[in-house]
Parts: sequence; C-alpha cells; structure tokens
Amino acid sequence: MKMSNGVEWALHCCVSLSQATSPVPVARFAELHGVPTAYLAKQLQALSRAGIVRSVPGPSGGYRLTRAPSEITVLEVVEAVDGREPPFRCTEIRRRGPLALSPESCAKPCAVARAMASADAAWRGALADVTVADLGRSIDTDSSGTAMRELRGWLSGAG
Amino acid sequence: MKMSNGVEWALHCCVSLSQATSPVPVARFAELHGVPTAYLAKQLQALSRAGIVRSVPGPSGGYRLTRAPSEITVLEVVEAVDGREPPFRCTEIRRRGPLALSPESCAKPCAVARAMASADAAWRGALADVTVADLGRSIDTDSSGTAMRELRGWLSGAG
DNA sequence: GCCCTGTTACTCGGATAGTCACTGTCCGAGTAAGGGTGG
DNA sequence: CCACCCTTACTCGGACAGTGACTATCCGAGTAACAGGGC
Repeated sequence: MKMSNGVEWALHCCVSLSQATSPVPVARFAELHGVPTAYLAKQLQALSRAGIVRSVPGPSGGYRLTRAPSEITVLEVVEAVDGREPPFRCTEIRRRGPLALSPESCAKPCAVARAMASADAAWRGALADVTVADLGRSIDTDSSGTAMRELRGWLSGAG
Repeated sequence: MKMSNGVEWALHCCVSLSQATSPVPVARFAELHGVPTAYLAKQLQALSRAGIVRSVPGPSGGYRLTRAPSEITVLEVVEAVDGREPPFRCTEIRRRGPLALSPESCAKPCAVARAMASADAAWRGALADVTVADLGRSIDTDSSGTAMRELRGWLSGAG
C-alpha cells in the first residue's frame, strides 16, 4: 500500500499558496520544492478539478486558492490527488465457494469490510481535523516564525 | 492508494482457522473462498513469517493459529500481509530548493508528515481494537448464528 | 501380534513471469498582457 | 493624449511512454503418514 507522492507536493503547494497574494504558476512551485514541473502540474490539475484551487490563464497567471486556508482540510487535498476510493475494497468472497451466502443475506457489508471501513473513517477524520492554515502555523512554529515570512518574500521576489 | 486483496483473504482465513481443530491446508482455504491456491499460499506464508500462524508439514498438515483468536488483532494481520511501512512517506522536500532548511533544523518531522502520521496512528488504532474473535462473532451475528457452525462442519467434513 | 523400515504422497517455501497503477513527460488550446498604430 | 487592435508569449489542460508494485504461477525441499516385512 503506497500513497502517491503527489499528495505531499500538493499539500506543500497549498501551504505556499496560502502565503501568496497573486496567482503562482506551476514552474514557480517546481523550483521552490525541487520537483519535476510537468508531474507537479498533474497534481495541481487534480486540485483544480476538486475546486480547491482556481487556474488563471495567460501571462501573470497561475493558481490561487478558492477559499481561506482555514477552510481547506488536509482530507480534501488528499482525496483530490489520491482519489476518494478507500484503500480496502471488499471483493465479497463470502458469496463464493461451497458455503456461499445467498445474495439477500449480503445486504450489509461483511464484518471484515466493516472493520476496515471503520478504520478508514478514523483515518479520514484525523485528516479532516487539520487545515492548510494549521499546517502553515505548525511550519512557522518549527522555524521560530521565519518560514512564512521568507516564503512570502520569495513568492513576491523575482525568484 | 490500493491495498493488497491478500489482506481480505488473510483475514477470512484467520476467521476460518479460529473454527478449525486440526491444521488446514492452503488448498482447502482456496476452495472455501474461491481464490487462486498458489497466490493465497503467499499470504499464508506472510502470516507464518509474522508468527500469527504455524505451518505443519507432511500429510494431514496445514496451518494452525499460534494464539487464541481473541489475542490476534486485525492490525497484526494487515501488517503481516501488507507490510508495516506507513502509506505516506515524507520525501523531505523542505530540504530542497531555494528556501531549503538546514539539516539541523529538520530534527522533527515536518508538519505535513506529522499530520499524516497522526492519521495513520488513528487508522492502526482502530484496526488494533478489533480481533479475529470479534470478526467471527460479527459474522455469526449477521448469519443468525449459523455461519461458524457451518464452517466447523465443512472444515471437519471431507469437503 | 508388535516393531521397524522403506516408500509414498502430501505439505510448505521461495524463486519466477504477467498486468495494472503510479511516475514522468510532451505538445496543443486558450487567454491576458504589452506594444504599436490610428484618431 | 487616448482608444483600439494586433502580436506575443505565457498559462493551463489533457494525451502519450517508462517503471515499480501487486497479481498469479510454478517447481523443489522437507516431513509425517502408511504399507509391508521381519521378529
């Protein structure tokens, strides 16, 4: 079970975007984070489809957030990039073999699927409790309050 | 992010094993669940390496549980089959690019990694709260108390 | 009848190909900025 | 000097190859059961 690395990139891009005052193009993010430009664009497109960011075409265009950073949860970003389907998918093996259950006996998900779904809900709940604004504050605290200021300066400067 | 289907098979096998009184070979499980024998064997081998089941070679051999079903958590089975590494792996992009942090500033995991680790801990905690015995009871309840009895009968019979 | 021995066949275990999703990349459509021209 | 228009170049967006992990499979090593022979 491996999560796409694009999730990490997308989250850092959202934090960076929360400090930007004008649209930021993909190339700028790629330079800032040291990742491939074209592949990073794929992740930003996913965020755009999910309505988390909005694309501005043409010169001086790029991406901007559609909402306040405090209104964007980590879960939304993860689901936008990695998909909304849960990692575990029940294949209904209880309906197969010599002890197969009748279809009408399978109205409820089986016990295994319920346990996995419960854990998945706990995972999503934890991710939904953290917002992009929270991430920015945590990063700022780790750097003694310099990270967000340096980020704003770099985004405003020529690069 | 896709979890191996072997996890589902392994969990159902553990529940079945909890009702067996003698070692059960892989072929029997494959017939019961309607899955490929050779690939299912791979999952049972993983359980064996993790110490959840014990293999008995030779005629009338197979697999048996090493502990009581109430002492085997779903988390153990998931980790045995799917691996213990968390789905999210931080690539430390904060150390790269024009605003790269110094190595000594990265003693703690970054905020993004902490948020993902917290969610992962919640996921594992939920899985650790359910045991194989719990799964068996739930399946029995869903079938009005006939599933485990039929399972014991089939495992004892010639198949 | 009981014990020993050799055969037998059944078990697991790791090493070996095939397929799907993630990774990485490219070029085309669309658009706003900027400069030039005319009024 | 101002407004309009054209060129320009910069943006995103979806479509196209490469790689690693999951899927599926096979054959060999080891061992307990079983049958046969000897005591």
